[in-house]
Amino acid sequence: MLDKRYDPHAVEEGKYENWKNKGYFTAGDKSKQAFSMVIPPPNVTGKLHLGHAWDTTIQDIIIRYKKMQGFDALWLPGMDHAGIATQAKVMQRLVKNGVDVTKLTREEFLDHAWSWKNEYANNIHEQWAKMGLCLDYTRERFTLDEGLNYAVRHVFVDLYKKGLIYQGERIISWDPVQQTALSNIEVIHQDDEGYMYYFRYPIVNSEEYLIVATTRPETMFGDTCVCVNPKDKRYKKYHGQKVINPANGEIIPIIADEYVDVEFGTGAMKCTPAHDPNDFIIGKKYGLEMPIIFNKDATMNEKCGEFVGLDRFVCREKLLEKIKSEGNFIKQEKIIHSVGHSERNNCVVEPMLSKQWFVKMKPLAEAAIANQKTEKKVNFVPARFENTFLQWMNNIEDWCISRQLWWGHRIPAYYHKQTGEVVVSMDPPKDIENYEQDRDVLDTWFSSGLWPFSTLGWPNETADLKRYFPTSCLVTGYDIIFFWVSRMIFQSLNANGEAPFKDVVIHGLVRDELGRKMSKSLGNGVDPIEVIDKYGADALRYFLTTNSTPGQDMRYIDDKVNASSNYLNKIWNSARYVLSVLPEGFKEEELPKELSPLDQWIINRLEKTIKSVTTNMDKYDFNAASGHLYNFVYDDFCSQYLEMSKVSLSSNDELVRNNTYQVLFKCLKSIILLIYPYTPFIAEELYLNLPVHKESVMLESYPKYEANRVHLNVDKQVELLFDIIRDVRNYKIENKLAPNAKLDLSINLRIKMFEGYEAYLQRFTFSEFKVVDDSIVNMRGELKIYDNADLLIVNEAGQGEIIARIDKEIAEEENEILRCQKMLSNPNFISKAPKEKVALEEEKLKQHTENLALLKDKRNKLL
RNA sequence: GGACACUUAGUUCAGCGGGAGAACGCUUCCUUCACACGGAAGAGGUCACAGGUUCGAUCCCUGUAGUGUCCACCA
Repeated sequence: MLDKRYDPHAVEEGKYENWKNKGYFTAGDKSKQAFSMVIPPPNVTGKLHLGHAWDTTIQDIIIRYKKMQGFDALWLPGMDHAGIATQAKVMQRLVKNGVDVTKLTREEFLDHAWSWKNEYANNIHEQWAKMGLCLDYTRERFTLDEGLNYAVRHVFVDLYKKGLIYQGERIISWDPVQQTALSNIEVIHQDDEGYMYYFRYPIVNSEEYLIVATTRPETMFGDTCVCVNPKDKRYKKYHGQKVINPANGEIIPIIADEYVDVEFGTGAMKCTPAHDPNDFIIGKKYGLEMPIIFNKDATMNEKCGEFVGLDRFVCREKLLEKIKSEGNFIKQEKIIHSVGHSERNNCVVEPMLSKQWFVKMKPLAEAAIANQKTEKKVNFVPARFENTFLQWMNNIEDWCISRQLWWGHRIPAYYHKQTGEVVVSMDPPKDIENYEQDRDVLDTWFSSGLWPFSTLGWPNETADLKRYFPTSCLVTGYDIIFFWVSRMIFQSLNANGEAPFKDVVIHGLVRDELGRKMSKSLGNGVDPIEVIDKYGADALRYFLTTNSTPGQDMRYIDDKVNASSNYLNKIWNSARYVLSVLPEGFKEEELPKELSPLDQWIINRLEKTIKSVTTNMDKYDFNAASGHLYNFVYDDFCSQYLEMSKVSLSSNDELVRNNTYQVLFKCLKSIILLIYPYTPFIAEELYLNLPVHKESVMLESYPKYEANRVHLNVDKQVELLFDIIRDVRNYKIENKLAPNAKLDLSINLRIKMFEGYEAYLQRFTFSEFKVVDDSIVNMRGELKIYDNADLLIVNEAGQGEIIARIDKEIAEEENEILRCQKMLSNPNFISKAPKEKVALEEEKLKQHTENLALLKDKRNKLL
């Protein structure tokens, strides 16, 4: 016997370990059709947050649903080494523990990093278990493990041989804290307050000067020219002349180039080729020198005279003082401008000329774009995210993939110590003693981009790769479409000639109750484990997956998790009721053909529910799917059928009772199976309490819609019953009568009601019914008119009161009639609207007209 | 500058070419034998604004305003 109250902790206890030990999570049944999905590997940098909980619950629902539908469904787990983020955290911890990190060797550091990884992997495993995720741990991978490293080297060499990876000196974004290059998308541009400084650049051998504006005066040490637009009349006379750089006194040329915007600033632009991407282009065009003026930590280097060794921002202030003292300072204006910050540590990144490895993106992007025009395209859900992807692909720049870190896949390039020759190969050259391997590692996203196939054993043609690749589906947030989704797509197209997955399901972000992004600085983050401790994993899972529209952000609202928990309690208690009434030795049977209308009605509702739930599950619309089930549970099953069954079960007819048992069981079992992918723990608990069950709900099949189980022509009879009961209850409330007050009721049926319906009416109205013929309007009392019946509540109320109520109903009917007439009297409506719609309106008009006549008749008789 | 969302009940959000929905909150009544973490009944909305398409627009199109996000640029 179930407890009176659903207790999530008692329910969830031990179930996960049991499932895992029984091997239910392990894929590999070759007799079934394959379905596969890889988890977006979480970073081994910390705890999982609500966003992870959301993302993984969606996937868990999909996998459990597919397993139940008879697929060999693989959900492959794993984690990401997260290069910069992890290295930064490990370093922080080492510093905190008093380790002198400057003396650390690469190998020593990596030892620390691996032990960090193992700690955090444990945390993540525990969280996955609490969430109840159906992950196949026998196939778990890590982005830095040996097999994946093999895949990474293979891809690197392949792209290099195809000319799609090259080494080049270009302007990259430099993170001076981590002291590594970053790719464009690892730089977050945010609006910061700053100043625009205006300086005088004196013209050589002249009293005149140019006014040049800059936001970064410290870069003036790297200026190699000043540019003006050749069409700019103000500066025509200076073409070919030279100016003095007020920072260091160097003489630099004035160059006329179309690139300069006449309207912007003063129309004269300082050009620093080594520290600005646009200036770099000009520098190349005119063969200018490209002096680098920063050290790796963004302090000033030896090119900066007396400022050498100063931090860039300190240098800025000191340099200003100097220029001011020399009279070359004009003014400064406060401005808001966009400044690049490192995604990982928020420091201001410095554009810097540097030799790095790049992926040539054009050909790869073109292939990805072309693939979207074929049948083998990636199906984005919702579809609009395909635009996001294509737009990025269409405007893509080359991808800087080298990182000056230790924690990552080391670049398989070897430099000959004498000749400097570069060898790129899977394995080190045979005479390795003559070579030195590139010290850099690859961008984390390089290995993540291979995840859907590297995890299955690629490039070896393993059984798993053949069976599970391409994967069926990928679930992730819109925030990493660029970082990850697009890279997986072009990497896979290059490596495999096909996309890595068929569907990409994109969700939004979890925000706080006020709609703000959850962040450490605001301290508004919610720990999923705390929510689980309060409400249980099932309630959290249900909340997360049923309170948002696909692709849209959601808010975490504690009350809604509570509401989810209440819903589960409702299911729990309805199960408790069903289990308590089922007789000893109950056996599940095929539903008999001869069911009562009530039974037929609820089966109709159930079938309809199964159909709409399945349709929406297949569209990954879990909010809609669960909504249909919710309505069935509350409105159809609990409020109506379950209450009605109390009458059925008191019947003397054994057949009626037995059928009711079967129908109750059928409904309950279906509810358990339909809710199961969302809330596996409570579903398992209830399932195992059924008198007939398998070893686990995980071995069950998903309910299937069957049109031939739908019964025609019963819904009207049953719904009439419900309408009458509701109106009688209403009447009592309006008249301040006790809910169980006995009324004198007369009913005139225009359809044949099913046998025994009176018992149900009596039970829920606490009143006897007198069945009469159509003379009902002659009787004293209040008349309710339905499509298929009239109900008279016989009472002693004053005539005025009754007439007032009838007038209200007359007004309502007249309104409806007007609405119908308005439509039907429109010739355009008759000729252009669909025939069914016209017929429907005509039918309604007829019905309302009849009702109106009855009401008027009744009113006249009362006068 | 470009793109994409969003604007519907007090709040959070669904929805839809043909009579406006849910949850929470609110009001009234009810401890009757699944559940008071409950039940029964109810109040509450010119569906942002303006045009257009249509027999008919909350829904489709265009524009406006506001909100949010992303991309690009910024000497």
